Amino acid sequence: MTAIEILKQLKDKGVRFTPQRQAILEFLLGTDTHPTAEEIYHHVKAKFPGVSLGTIYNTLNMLKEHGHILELSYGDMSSRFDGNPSNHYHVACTECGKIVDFHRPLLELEREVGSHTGFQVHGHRLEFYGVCPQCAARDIKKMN
Amino acid sequence: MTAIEILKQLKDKGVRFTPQRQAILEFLLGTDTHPTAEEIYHHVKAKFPGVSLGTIYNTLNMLKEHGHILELSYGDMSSRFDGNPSNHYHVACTECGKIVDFHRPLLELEREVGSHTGFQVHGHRLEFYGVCPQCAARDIKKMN
DNA sequence: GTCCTTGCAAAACGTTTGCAGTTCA
DNA sequence: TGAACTGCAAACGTTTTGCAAGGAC
Repeated sequence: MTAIEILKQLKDKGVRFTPQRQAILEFLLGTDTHPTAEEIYHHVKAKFPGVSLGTIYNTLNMLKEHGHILELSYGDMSSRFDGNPSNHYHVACTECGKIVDFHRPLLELEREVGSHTGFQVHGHRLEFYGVCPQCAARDIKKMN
Repeated sequence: MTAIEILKQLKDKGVRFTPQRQAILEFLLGTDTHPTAEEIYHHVKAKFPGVSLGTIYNTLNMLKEHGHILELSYGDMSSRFDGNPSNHYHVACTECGKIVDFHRPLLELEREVGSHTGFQVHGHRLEFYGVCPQCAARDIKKMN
């Protein structure tokens, strides 16, 4: 689904179509780099110099609530956003914060978790932590 | 392992034994509620009225670095800490933030992920999201 | 015309840091 | 004794909020 299609669909829910929102969503849909709010801000600013970080966060939260994007948050780094909330998991570098996708059929554990805990389970998150090839190479160089 | 045993073991690494650290670690080991730093702070304050939040964070970060506790972080909520970093996963309530344990053998996907992405994978995290029985009951009551 | 959204600034939040004084080994 | 730790307060970075002006429908 394109950014315009998603935003038109959101109109029924009282969400207005604005060029800033279009730019934010188009950027998110067109990249697989899992950008931070700050990175989205800088990118959108190129097209809309007056845009503010507040608007970025407003839009991201709105899109997140409607299930069109995913927020990936870690303890000491800022959140990253993923415009493709579909069948994949994440591998995060604990040194530079980069996140890459790992495609794999989604785990079918949710029903089992629900029956064991009494929760109404409506999602899960699976992430792997490690050191990316670039950071590993940099670390080796530092040692010499 | 008890709090005292863990702290004695850390002495070899130059970590000093202090009563504040003992209180923090004993509380974490003795609960399965996955408290926030703030909750730990209030609890330890009952025994050590002069303790500061900074000390709580200092100790938690030290214990985390040595692998004795786990930090569980989410987008819009503060981190929660888990004193039992062993074979289990988590189920988090998206309404009240409560986290309960789900015991299950750890997934054996890390090697596969490493060979697909080039990362040196050294850990993973699997969490389920849903509504806990208490929040579900409250929601139903609200509707009537 | 209505009311949602924007941009800006200030505030809030959880967490970290700097420092002077204290405590552990 | 000396390095590590504490408590306090100030600072930090990310995210949210309040509000007047602007724009979508």
